[in-house]
Amino acid sequence: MLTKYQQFFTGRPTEEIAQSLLGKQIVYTNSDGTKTGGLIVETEAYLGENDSASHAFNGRRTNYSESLYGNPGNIYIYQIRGHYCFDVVVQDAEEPQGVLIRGLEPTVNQEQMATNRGMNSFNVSNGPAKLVQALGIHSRELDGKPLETSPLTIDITSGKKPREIVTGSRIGVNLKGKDGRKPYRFYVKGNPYVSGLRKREMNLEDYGWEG
DNA sequence: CGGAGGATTCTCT
DNA sequence: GAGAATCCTCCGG
Repeated sequence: MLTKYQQFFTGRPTEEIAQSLLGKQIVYTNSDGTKTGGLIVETEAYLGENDSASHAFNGRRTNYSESLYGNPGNIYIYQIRGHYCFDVVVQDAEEPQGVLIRGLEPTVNQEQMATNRGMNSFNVSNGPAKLVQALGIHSRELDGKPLETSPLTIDITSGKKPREIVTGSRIGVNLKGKDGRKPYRFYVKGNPYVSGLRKREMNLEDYGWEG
């Protein structure tokens, strides 16, 4: 039996879930009670066993990526080249799919996030490993835990709406793979916290939100 | 400003 | 021992 919260992360295509997460707020409560957080501005969909870029491609299932086979709305934290990244697990336990969070517009305790990163430009959280570090996460402690009841949360009941969503191919995946160029990357057009954005592509007026 | 190359840490084969 | 859903610095123009 799934909670209402978990149902947000299943029952529709992962690409759709990835887009619906744009504008939702992440809040992390550190062990000392300090909060950090921001609005999701960039996501990528990973479609599991049939997706050549997925950690679960061809049914690959290891102890390390076991969390992908968990309940929708769970946390998957993995390390790549010495950096931690954060996925939301979607679909059900038989479908090891996930949404990678790649960009965050700081809204909660921005000073602390800049301190965590040792810088204060858009580089604070315009990348999957950067935003995890900015939030103050530096272990896999929360890997496999449900967002709904962990110190790392996503508020799915409020948030902002992107004026326009840009779709493109995923970053950092093997382009020679079968799905290397599939359009599974989504971001808020113009938002300066999107990874790898050219300066002329940034909208410094309203960051690309509706209203 | 943009591209290239090196640093870095862990896991599985 | 290779390879990975990355980041940063250092160059050249």
